[in-house]
Parts: sequence; C-alpha cells; structure tokens
Amino acid sequence: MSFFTEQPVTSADKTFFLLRKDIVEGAILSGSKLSETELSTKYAVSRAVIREAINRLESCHIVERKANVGARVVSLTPEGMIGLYQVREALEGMAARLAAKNMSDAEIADLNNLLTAHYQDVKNDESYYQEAGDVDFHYRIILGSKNNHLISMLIDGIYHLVRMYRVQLGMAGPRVTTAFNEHKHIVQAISNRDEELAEMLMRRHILYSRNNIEQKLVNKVYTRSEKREKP
Amino acid sequence: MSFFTEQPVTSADKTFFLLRKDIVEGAILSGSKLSETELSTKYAVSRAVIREAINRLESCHIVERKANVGARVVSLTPEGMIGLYQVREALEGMAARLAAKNMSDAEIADLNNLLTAHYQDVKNDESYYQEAGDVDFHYRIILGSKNNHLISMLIDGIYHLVRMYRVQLGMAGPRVTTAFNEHKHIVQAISNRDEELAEMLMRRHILYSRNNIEQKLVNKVYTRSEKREKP
DNA sequence: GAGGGCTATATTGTCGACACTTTAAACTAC
DNA sequence: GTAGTTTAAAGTGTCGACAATATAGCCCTC
Repeated sequence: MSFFTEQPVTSADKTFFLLRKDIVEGAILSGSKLSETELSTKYAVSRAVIREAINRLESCHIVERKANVGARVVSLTPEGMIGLYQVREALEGMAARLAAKNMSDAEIADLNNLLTAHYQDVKNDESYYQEAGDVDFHYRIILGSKNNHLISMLIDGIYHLVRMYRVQLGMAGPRVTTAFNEHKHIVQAISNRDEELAEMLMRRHILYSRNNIEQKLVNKVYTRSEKREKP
Repeated sequence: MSFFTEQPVTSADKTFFLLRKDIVEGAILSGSKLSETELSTKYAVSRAVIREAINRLESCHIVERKANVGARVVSLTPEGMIGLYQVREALEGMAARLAAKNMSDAEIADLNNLLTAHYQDVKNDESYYQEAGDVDFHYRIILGSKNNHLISMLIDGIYHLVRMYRVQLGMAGPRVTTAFNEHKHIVQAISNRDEELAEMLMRRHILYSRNNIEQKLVNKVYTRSEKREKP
C-alpha cells in the first residue's frame, strides 16, 4: 500500500488517510501533539492502528516523533516552505523532462484538452477549478514521467506538504492567468518532445510560484499556528 | 526518529536498521518474502516490532507490501536503477546548487581536504577507500545544501537503494580516476560559489555514472536474485 | 524562598492472543 | 481427468494488557 493508485483497505490505511486529511486541511493544527490514546478513541480504533498511521505520517515528514515522548505535527516555517519548493523545482523539472520523452501521444493530447478546459475556467474566473486544474496539470506531467520513484516522492510526499502549507497559511491558488501561459508553453515543449526546454520551463514555472508565495509567507507564518499547547 | 543524524533507541529502531542492513547488503535476497513471524523469531522481538520495521522499509521503497498477503523485498530491475539515477541527478544537482550557496567557508575547506585525501587513495589504488570517499564526497555536498527535505530523501532513501543495487548486482565502485576529476571541478565550482555550474557539473557527473553502470547492468539483472521462492 | 531530588502519573514501547483474509489442499461432482 | 467447491492451515491485521520511560508535581533541604 502507500502508493498513489492503491485503495485503502485495512483499518490502518483508512486511519492514515483520515489523519493526513485532518492535518493537511487544518482540522489538526500544525505544531500540535498527537496523543495515541486520544486519537485511538477519537477515530475508534486501537492504538496499534494509530501508531501505524503516525509512523507513516512521519515517513511523509508530516509529523515528527521523538522516542518515548510522542509525535507532533510539523511546525510550518518559511524555510520549510522554501526548501519544499526547491525540491519541487528539481523533481518536477526532471518530471517534465521525462514526460517529454515518455508520455504517449494520447496522453499529450489529453494534456492539451485539459489545458483548453482550464483556459475556459480562467476566462470565467472560477478560481476553485483553477486550483484543481493546476494540481491536475502537474499530476499529469508527474505521472507522465513514468518514473515511480519520482511519482511517489511528489504525489505521496511533497504535494501533501505543499497543500498543508497552502491551507494552513490561508493562501488560495494565486496568479492564475500568468501561470496559465506558463502551463501552455510547458505543454508545447512536451508536444515537441523538447526535453531540455520542458525541464527549463517547468523549473521556471515553479520558481515563479515560489517567489510569488515567499512574499505572502514572511508576514504570515509566525502569526498563526505556532501556539504549542501545554497539556 | 528515522533521520540521518539520530541514534537508534527503541527496539523497533534497531530492528529497522538491522533489517535494512541485511537487505541492502544482500543477506536477504531481493524479491524474497518477509514473513513477520519468521523474522520475529530470527531477530528475537515481537511481531509488532517487526511490523514497524517493515512499514518503515516500505516507506523507503525497499520492500513492497500487499494487504493481507505480506511484504517482499523489491525486485531489482534495470528500469528501477535508471529511474533511481534520474532522481539522483535531479536532487543532487539541486543539492550542489544549494551547497554552492549555503556551505560555510570552513565546510568548503573541509571538502577540499577530503578531495586531496581522496586523491592520495586514487594514486595508491586503494579501491575500498575510493568508494567510501566517493560516498563521503556526495554526502558532504548533500548535507551542505542545508535543505532537510533534500537531505532526508537522498540519505534516508535513495542512497540505500543505490547501495542495494550496487551490492546485489555485484558492481564495485567503478571509474574512479575519471570521477575524481569530476569531483574536483564540482568542488571548484562550489568554492567559487557558482551555483549554476555546480549543479550542471553534478548532474553530468551522475549522468556519466549512470551511463557507466547501465552497460554492466543489462546483462546482469536477470541472472541473479529473481528466483521467487514458493513456500 | 529557591533549588534539587523523589514520587506519582500519564504516555509511549512491547508483547502475546484473537479475528479475519488469503491460499492451497482435499474432496466432490460432472 | 478436470473443474469447481469446501475446508483447513498459515499468515496478516487488530486488539487489550503489561512494561518501560518521561514529565510534572510534591517534598525535603539549604
């Protein structure tokens, strides 16, 4: 299990997905302690199941655990966010390169369709679909790389963390219209099977995103969710 | 826990490290089944401890687990190795870029010292120290990035897999003398704080490594360790 | 009144037992 | 003899209890 395409089947799977959802979407605040006994009553499963879920969250770097002490949801810092985007730049750049090489013609056609659909949303100013469209766009390219290591690192790991930052710091999907043009050029490069250009454009695209977010970040991070409760 | 600098403290920690060592170094063959009951007697711990260790190994992509069926050590394939090197190229390229930006002057001086020590080994043809030196070199640059996500992905994840491939496919540290020159140029770029060049040279370095290994790979993989035993 | 050590409590780590699922073997029917 | 079904065994998933560790509060000492 623990892979992007698999369905949750065991109780531990479901609990892991639930817990991750609750953390990423802010129902459980960044920095808060995760008590095993408490969570086991809350989610109505045994401590063993909670422990397994927490262990997986630790592997995703969503929680930090200290032996004999317990687990806390990671604290969000500007450095953490920047570091995340540096990794994204490297990995998704490579993903775009590999996608230009490995995506089938059908997949590329689908990607183009997605882009035109996305363009409709941009014209109609439907910001919700814009964010979903952005994620969808990136996912397709990542999957198009056909590199399982890459796919797993991004989709099972990085993306949930990025989303956690986005949600908990309250920044909706920004700069949609400019990003759309960047998406368009990336798809063109992939259509032309220009690996070099696809990578370069994707890296720039993510770098711009990062620059855009950095500004909003610095003033926000230390105002929210840094209130480590004392039990 | 589960981080590069931490010491193992709990029984589950130690078992995880032991199991990983046994798998990476080939004491447990690629593709073989990991029976929880069997391992719990072998390592003299409870099944819960073994389960936790296996879960961590799954997060590292060293084993694959199917619900209600069990866990197997991953099978080694040429595609897997190539994919691993693609990720390495992306991540270590970024690491070199960040190292050029973030390493202290003292750390860079140390890196230069390591290089001259390594050079002595090359002259004396001490191939064991050559491989260790190579790993040490890469580790320092990775750590020099000061990016915890990057560091963890490479040191806790990729590097153990790469080593597993190396060991189980029986390929000792190759092409040392040419690699040394590449190392030298990378260090020069870092010393000059030339981020762009440091990344480019590191990527090339890893690409060359990959090309070098690919040749030896294709003829070997399907001869060893693909003998899924039937219980 | 302040600091250090001790005790009590709460939480995590580990264990063995039970429940459920899978798998393979045995048996039946055709 | 083959295919399908049933059944038994082996292994995983889940649970509650016990053991070990850390934290906080209390007491004692100075």
